[in-house]
Amino acid sequence: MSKPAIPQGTRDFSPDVVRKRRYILDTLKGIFELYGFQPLETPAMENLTTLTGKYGEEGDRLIFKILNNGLHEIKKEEDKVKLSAEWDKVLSKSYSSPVVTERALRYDLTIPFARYVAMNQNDIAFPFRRYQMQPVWRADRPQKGRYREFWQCDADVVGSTSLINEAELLCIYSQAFTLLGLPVAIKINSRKLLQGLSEICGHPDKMMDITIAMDKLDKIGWSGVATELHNRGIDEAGTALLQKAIEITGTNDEKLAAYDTLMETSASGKAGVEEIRKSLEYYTSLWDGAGDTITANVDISLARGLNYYTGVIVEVICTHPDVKMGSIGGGGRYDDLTGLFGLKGLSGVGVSFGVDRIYDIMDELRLFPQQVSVSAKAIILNFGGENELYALDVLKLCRAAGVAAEIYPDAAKFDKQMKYANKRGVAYVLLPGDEERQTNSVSIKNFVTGEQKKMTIADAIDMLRG
RNA sequence: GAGGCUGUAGCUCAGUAGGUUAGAGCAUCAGAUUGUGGUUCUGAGGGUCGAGGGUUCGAAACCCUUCAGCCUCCCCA
Repeated sequence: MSKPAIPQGTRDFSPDVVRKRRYILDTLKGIFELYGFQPLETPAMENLTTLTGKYGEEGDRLIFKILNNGLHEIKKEEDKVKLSAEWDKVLSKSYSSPVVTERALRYDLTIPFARYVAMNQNDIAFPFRRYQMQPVWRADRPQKGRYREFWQCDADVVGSTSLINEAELLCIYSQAFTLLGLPVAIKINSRKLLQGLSEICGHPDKMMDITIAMDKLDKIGWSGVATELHNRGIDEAGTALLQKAIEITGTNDEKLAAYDTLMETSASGKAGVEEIRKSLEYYTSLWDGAGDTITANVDISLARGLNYYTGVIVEVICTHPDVKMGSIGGGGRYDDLTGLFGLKGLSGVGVSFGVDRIYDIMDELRLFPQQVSVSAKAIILNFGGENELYALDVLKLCRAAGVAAEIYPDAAKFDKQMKYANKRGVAYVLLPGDEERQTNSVSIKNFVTGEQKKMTIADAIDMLRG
């Protein structure tokens, strides 16, 4: 008999954890709805062909593939031979064979959303604003803050190129993290600006290399980035230019002005600067954030991994000094996402919340409100015999009055029932025994103060509601 | 894909110059205490020491293999 266990990188969520996670999810849902976004849910699994090639080479390797079974019966002898031949290759992750696997677990929420939009384009009123909160799966190696099953909460708008959308999403981030009480910084950049950077330093084809290297600035410093750039084939003149760009400091406006000058010869770069400027302008108008702990900073070293972004990109990190955690949210604009599914010319922009990381941080910093953890308000003790039926009457009245209550189902020893109530952390214990039953009353004990009183059932229920 | 650390009771962990019957705390159950919880005291149950092989008179400990978990890099949320 093997020890009970769950798969690597997955977790059980105990009652208290579920309540806290729901607090985050409910907060986000409320904001999404407030901003006019509509809910969407898609299947846990997608056709493998829907997912492959959308997340880059690395991403493809991390897709959890589902074995063909249930629906398939291999009849032809030649297919059986092929199956065993393909098996090992499929396990290597970088190869797929429809004989072995045709479906896969959802890797993110954006691609399934794009697929949905392409499939339902005739019924959707554009611009379409949707939010989605569901688990996703990645065959990654788990480590701190990284799981193989985790939740994403996405909000996207498709069918509009207006930068007001970018600003709205920045507001959503600001409002969400203000409500949750997390101090964060939103980094904002543009793929066009990064493209411009690669152009002016003479390597227009190396945008990804430059971006990946620059993204490590926080971790390895400029000297590390310079080494990385050299290894990726960027010459010294180009590196010097990048250093100049990275060392630009000041307010967002000052930085953008400096970038604009720097991008004089790059139309793409100039367009990038302008879209960041405009997005921030809308954001400032829309977000009333006086005194909050949210900052939005232009950051030219921000990369974002997914290769479908084409415009503004954003990332959120927690700025609390005790928190060592990667990004807790990110997003950006993708000009032609649905084009991959045959619907051309539809631009989208979206953001994602990393709920699991947000949970980890909030738990560490004890940011969950106390009342999130409470369960049933009262436990009714069971004295057996006639008192048992009397207890059920009391229970019925509690619930009818909207008071969450439960009865101890067995007429166990008093001591045992009290200990159970204590462990459950209820606010009150009701004691309907002989004495109470005969006077049509109930004793109610406040489990925090220890104070106990006998009163009518109606009075007790009033106390529980107050 | 590369590297590091750790596997002993349900949980957290002690336990090496190899030596009778492998320990503690917490948790569980019972009792002190049959209508008063949190505190305390007493007692009980629970372990093929991750698995397989080797060295040895003797292995939880030393060696090899393997599996699992955690962490770092890569990449990402």
